Amino acid sequence: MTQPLAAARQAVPFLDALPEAVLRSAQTVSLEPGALICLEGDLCQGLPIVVEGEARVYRTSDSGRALTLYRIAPGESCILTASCLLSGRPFPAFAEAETPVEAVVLPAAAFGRAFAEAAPLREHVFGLLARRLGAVIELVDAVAFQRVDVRLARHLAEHADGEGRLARTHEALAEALGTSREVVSRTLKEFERRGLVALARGEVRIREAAALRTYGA
Amino acid sequence: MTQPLAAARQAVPFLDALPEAVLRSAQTVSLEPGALICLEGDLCQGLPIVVEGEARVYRTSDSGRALTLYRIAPGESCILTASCLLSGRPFPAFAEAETPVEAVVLPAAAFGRAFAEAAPLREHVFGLLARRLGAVIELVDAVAFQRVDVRLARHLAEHADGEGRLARTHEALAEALGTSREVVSRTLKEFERRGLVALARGEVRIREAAALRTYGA
DNA sequence: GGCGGAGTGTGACCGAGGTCACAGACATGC
DNA sequence: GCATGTCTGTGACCTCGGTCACACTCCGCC
Repeated sequence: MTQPLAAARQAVPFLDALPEAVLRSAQTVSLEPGALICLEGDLCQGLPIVVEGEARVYRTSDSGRALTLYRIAPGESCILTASCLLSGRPFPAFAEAETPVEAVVLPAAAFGRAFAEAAPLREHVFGLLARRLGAVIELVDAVAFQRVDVRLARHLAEHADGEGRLARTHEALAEALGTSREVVSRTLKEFERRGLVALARGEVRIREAAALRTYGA
Repeated sequence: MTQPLAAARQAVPFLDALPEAVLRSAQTVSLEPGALICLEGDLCQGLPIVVEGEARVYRTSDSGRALTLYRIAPGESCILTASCLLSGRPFPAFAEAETPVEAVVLPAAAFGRAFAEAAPLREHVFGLLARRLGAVIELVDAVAFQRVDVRLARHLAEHADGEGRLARTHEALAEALGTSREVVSRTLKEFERRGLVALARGEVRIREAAALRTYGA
């Protein structure tokens, strides 16, 4: 337990500022891609802080569609969980690992104590909460006012790696945007016809990043 | 200045816990309905805390539609402003008074100091931030997955006063939901045909609150 | 090699809801 | 009264995007 914790302290600086007793109660966990971290309606048992890998938080509709609210990067925690812990509400979404994830979990009681005592933890939580609110507001705007082709174009431009590649299936892109697979396939094909992207099985390659970023504007 | 401040302290208990110097720098302001509190892109100058009246925070599309993100009730502050102050970002929406509003404004510098020193202020800000995030997540879900008739029905049920009245024009309802006036008029008329509401100029009266709340479910 | 599952491409269809264009109804002030 | 502005009702129309139904392709595996 102390071995992975040491690694975690590298990735998550504010852990060092926590009281020793809190740190001792922390657990580390490893998750496979697709593993669920929190379920809608859960009463959270502890605060997970991602050390490595990436997770996403999403909502689902009863017709089976899904929509990603935001992603959790290394060094970030599941801020919705923190807010649930402090307010006693059930978790209002789903959180799942997208890649293999290593995380540190502070048990609820320890988190409560640490939150009262350690200013760096409060700053982390507060800052993250503020950023998430901003991100979700942008998402509301996109869902309410923007067409899916525009949203898809931006999504591609934002999530491509250094070489302009994006290893996602159309299905996965549809879940990120809250639409259906067919709509994504249609739209991507149209992008390809216009020379903006190149398509391969399980992969999108960006040809005109700038055009995608400003698509529809 | 001290007179209205005294009243404010009644309505906003955590003010009492602030350092004396911070309180002295606070201003009180009165706003007419429709007055804009913050504009999109603003660099906020201070944190407004609503003492009386109600304000709404909304986004607009370039085609002129609007969508309410949430409302600010007495005792609450414009949490987006707090987050902008602490992060230095521009305000990402519009905030305007819906009724006449009395507010206390903590200048940015005083807010920064008070936030570091006064635990009750931190708790207020943190709790409000967490609730707003939850509310906006519900909004994303509604906009992405629910039909406007369902959203309108719930909106009516939630916002009616004790006698089941709601003094709003169809235009105002459209702005709350992010749709157009015609769609609201059509849908309300359909509700009236089904006996769920009674319509009058500038007013909706609820006849079947329960049916509206569970509409479409 | 053949099978099966995952991923993709596409046409057909349709419903929700956004937009336009009016026509009335109501309210207010002159 | 009349005039003017605000609010509401409604039909016509069209577009976006969700759904259904398939066919086809790629890949790994037995």
